[in-house]
Amino acid sequence: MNYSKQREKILDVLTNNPIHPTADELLEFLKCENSNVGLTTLYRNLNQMASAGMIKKIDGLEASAHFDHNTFEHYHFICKECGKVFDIPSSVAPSVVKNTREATGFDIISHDIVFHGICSECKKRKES
Amino acid sequence: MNYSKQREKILDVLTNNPIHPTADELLEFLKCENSNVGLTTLYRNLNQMASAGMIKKIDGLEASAHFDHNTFEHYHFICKECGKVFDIPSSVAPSVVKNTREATGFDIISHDIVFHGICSECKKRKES
DNA sequence: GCTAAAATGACAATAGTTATCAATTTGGAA
DNA sequence: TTCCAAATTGATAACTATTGTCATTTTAGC
Repeated sequence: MNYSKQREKILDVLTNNPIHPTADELLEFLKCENSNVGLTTLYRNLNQMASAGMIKKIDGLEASAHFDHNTFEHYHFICKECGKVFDIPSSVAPSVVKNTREATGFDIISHDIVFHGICSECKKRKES
Repeated sequence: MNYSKQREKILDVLTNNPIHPTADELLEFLKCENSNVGLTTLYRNLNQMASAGMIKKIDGLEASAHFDHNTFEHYHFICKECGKVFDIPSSVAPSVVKNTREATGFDIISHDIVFHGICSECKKRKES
């Protein structure tokens, strides 16, 4: 990855902003500092830096929302290979809400956990 | 909420499909059963049923991705009032990956936890 | 300085979803 | 049963977030 003025500026603004901005918000911040960056460039750099592990992209699910008739508390696992969504029992994270409430003092209304990885089927298929 | 043929069909298809379909996939399933439902109607009903608690919408984050320069493992809290995103230390869910791996046998590459609720600031503001 | 690889950014395109609105359906009251 | 208001439908247009295209510019090693 070569150096670029724009990328440096983007990382700079991101580092000095505690509010986890969206791409749109970042664009605004950059404008305010008179360092305009093209929209395409911004997205390209964010994705590059995210896959290089320099920053983190917070976006639980990829593209579109999934719907589930099971309203009982549980979590989800998305297979990177086949894209299938699996249910995960809520017992895997027993006191997560209580712990978070105690750590922050926030009112927690709901929470979601999304795991990404490789499911058993796909693991088998890759081994053979 | 009044009765409607379409809503009944949508819930029916959703209930008999273990794969957590997207809206698009649902539309296909409905077509296969010769019960065509307009795209708008589908989305309207999914959102209605989700906010009535009849089904669950799996979509960690609302609209757009947020970016975070902090790549240390941690989770996020989104305030329903002000929309701000807060960091939550990963210690609130200590053994979630281990537990999930043991419960499923899946390879887990990454996971995200997103909490929704009301932050301290907004709680105060609402009380006064 | 020269050159190949990398990066930029204006523009067009895509995907998922929501808004608009006239026509239809539903459910309760007369 | 008939009437009416409220709820629902669905075709279409619109919107938002994001990615693809591609000619131009910048970077970095020789």
